Amino acid sequence: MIAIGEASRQSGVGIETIRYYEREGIVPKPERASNNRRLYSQRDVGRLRFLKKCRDLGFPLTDAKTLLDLSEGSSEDCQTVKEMAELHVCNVRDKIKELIRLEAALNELTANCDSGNVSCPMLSQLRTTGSH
Amino acid sequence: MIAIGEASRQSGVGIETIRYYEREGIVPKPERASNNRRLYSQRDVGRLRFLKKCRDLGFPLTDAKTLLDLSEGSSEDCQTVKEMAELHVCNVRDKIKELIRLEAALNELTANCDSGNVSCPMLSQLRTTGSH
DNA sequence: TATAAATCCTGTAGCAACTACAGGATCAAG
DNA sequence: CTTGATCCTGTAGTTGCTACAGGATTTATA
Repeated sequence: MIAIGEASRQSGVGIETIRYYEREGIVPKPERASNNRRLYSQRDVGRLRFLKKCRDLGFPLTDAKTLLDLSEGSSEDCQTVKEMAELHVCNVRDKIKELIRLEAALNELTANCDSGNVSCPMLSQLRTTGSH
Repeated sequence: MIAIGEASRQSGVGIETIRYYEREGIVPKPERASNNRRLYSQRDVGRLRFLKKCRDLGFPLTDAKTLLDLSEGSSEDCQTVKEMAELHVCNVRDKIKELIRLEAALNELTANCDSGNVSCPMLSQLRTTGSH
C-alpha cells in the first residue's frame, strides 16, 4: 500500500485530481492509515491509470467512469463500449471539421493584413454588419 | 435606443451574456432609462456583433476584447491584430492535429470490438500497464 | 379597466474538470 | 531537534457563459 503522492506518480494523475475523483465518486474511497492518510493498492493505481488513458483519449469524465465500471463488471459489454467510442469519434470528427473551417476563415481574414496598412482589413471585416 | 432584448436579437448575443460582458468590463456600461432599464445604441449593438464574430472564430474572450479595443482605437495596429490571429491559428492547427491523432487512436481501439466477444479488446487495451 | 403575459432588474449558483491555495498536522532525514 | 517533504480538510478560482429565484414594470389582450 502506497501514499497518495506515490499513487500520483505511478498513475500520472495529479494528487488534487485523485482527491477530486474520490469526492466525485469516480473511484472508491481508499483505505486510510491510522494517521488518516490515504492508502492505495496496485488495483487502485490501475483504476487511476485507466481513467487517465480515457481522459487522454478525450472521453468525458462520466464516460471514463462508465468505461471503468464496465471494465470492472462481471460481463464486459463490448457493444456498449463500442457505441460510446463511436459516438465519441463522431464528436471528435465534428470538432475537426469545425476547426478546419475556422482555420480557413482566420487565414482569409489575415490574408491582406500587413504592416503598413492604414486600416486593418481584418478589423474592417469583423466590423461589417453582415452575419456569418 | 433599444432595450436589452432587442439588442440581443440584433446582435445574436444572449441577454444574460450581454449583462455578463458588462459585468466583466468587456463592453462599457450602457445608458439607463428612468425606469433603470438598459438602453443600447446602434454602436453598442455593433460592439456586440463584433464580439460575437470574434467568439465564433474561436478567439478567447480576452482576445476578443483586445481586438474590439484595437478596432475602436485611433490607430489600428494591424501588426498586433495579425500576430494575435496567427497565434490563434497555430492553436487551432495544434488542436486539429491532436484531434486527428485521437481519432486514429480511437479507431484502432474499437477496430476489433464486436458483439460476441467474451472480453472487450478496447477495455483490455485501456487496462494494459504500458503508458502512452 | 383588470388581468395576463412579456420583459426587465439584481444577485446567486451551476456547468466541466480540474487547479490552487490557506491553514494546519504529521513524518522522514540529517 | 529542526528542517523540509508530504499529507489532511475545506474553500475558491478558472472559462464563458447559462439558469434560476424573486421581484418590478411594461405591454397586450379581454
